[in-house]
Amino acid sequence: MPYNKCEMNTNYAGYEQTSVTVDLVIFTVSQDRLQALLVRRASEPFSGQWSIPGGFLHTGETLEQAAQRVMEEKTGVKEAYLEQLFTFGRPERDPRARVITVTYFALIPWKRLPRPESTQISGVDWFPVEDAPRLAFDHSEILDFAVSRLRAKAGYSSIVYGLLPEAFRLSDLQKVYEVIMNHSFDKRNFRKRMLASGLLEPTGQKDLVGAHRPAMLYQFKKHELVFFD
Amino acid sequence: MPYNKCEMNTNYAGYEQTSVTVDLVIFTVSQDRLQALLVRRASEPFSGQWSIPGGFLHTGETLEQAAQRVMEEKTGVKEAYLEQLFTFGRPERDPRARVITVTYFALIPWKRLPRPESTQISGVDWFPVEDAPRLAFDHSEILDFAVSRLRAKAGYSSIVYGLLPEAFRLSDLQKVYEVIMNHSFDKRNFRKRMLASGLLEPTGQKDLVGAHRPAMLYQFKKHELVFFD
DNA sequence: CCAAAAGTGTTATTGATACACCCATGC
DNA sequence: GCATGGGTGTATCAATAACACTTTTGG
Repeated sequence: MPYNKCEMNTNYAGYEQTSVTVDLVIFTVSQDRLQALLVRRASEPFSGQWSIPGGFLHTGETLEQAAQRVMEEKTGVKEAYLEQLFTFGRPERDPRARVITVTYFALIPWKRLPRPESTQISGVDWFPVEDAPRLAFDHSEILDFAVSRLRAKAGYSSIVYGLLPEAFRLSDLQKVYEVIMNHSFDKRNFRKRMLASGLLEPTGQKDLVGAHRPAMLYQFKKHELVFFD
Repeated sequence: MPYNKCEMNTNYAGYEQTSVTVDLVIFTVSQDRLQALLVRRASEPFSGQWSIPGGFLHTGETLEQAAQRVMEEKTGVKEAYLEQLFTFGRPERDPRARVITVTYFALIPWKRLPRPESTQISGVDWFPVEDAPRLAFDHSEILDFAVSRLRAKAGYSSIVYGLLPEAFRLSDLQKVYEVIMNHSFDKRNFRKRMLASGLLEPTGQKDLVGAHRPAMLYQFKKHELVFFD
């Protein structure tokens, strides 16, 4: 892929021009696994390989807007928890040119994904993070980084809220924690801690599916949620 | 400042070309205050205003190398704790062109700064973070962001270690925590916790300055230090 | 002997962990 | 009536917080 010398040259200050991309690790929890959305590359380089979704930063667009745009293109979801993850810029990370990528991670509750199984824009699929294939560019490194950030933050912030729908059972909440932290918790202690945190309130509704006692449904008190650095 | 149209144009994919800078918030603790290094801008835009140190990313250089280069240029210190902070990219953040900046923060023990008072490369100075002047570009926002990240991390990681010299007294360590967290601690409980953490070991040396009982000097067990996301 | 900072233990409170049985529903 | 997940309390242990006096040195 040849490019115009001018394009790959220097900026007004005499330094290298670089391209900027925004790449996303989009998480959801389904089937008791932490899953990430991957896309199959249609063009060179790494044509045919899986990668995380992303794209070039457009003119006049903020980094966050670019991330939101990519998220919506690939998932159909407009609003979700979105956090800047890290910026990767090794000179050889893209064989074509100097490209630095600002990465974000997004959390989407499985239930909010429009027809997740059927829609399937071809070449887009969810993978349990432990079984992800080898990815294009340095995307495997980015995915690993996102997973460990998510694990760390689940321990000291309210971040898992991004993975749950409006109303949920305490057992759903516990399952999400267990899947992310890869560790199981005592049911009584877990419920005690969650209710004591003051971040939850009962919706008054009950979940009636299944041949067993219906579960109380809860929601988050939105104004109480704090995430940290 | 006019620039060549070609330079401000698009990359191989047809999207906007951007310049990438690396900017640093360099912290130290001195005179019982958390201080940041600022530089007075010599050229437009914002000529004459204070800003945080930074510069364009050079060809073939990693982001981390660029950050280290800027740190060394401004402080003379080569090795220090350096952590990527955040990437800022609002389209209007630089009036000249589209510039996104990858920011880092650095921690340098006051004692490791070469002749901090005298060297004073002109136009470079330390400011207590609470008394910093209004800064060029969005640098005030970046400084605030760095301060709050540092405060948060001091609470759950070993990060303050970056602000202490090889050997230090427990009272030095306590002072650094107090300055960063802006909160004072009980001496006995503080010492108990620090010694119980297992991260410190006595050097066997004593600090003999001052007309009072000499203090035991401690150092960090380097291999025990963990920082997080 | 005075000033200045170093060093040291006990008690009370709080939060975390371990642990097992009954309840409400659908079929 | 049985299978399925929902829901509950207590005792122990560990971590944290509050609190004041003696020691060592230089001048």
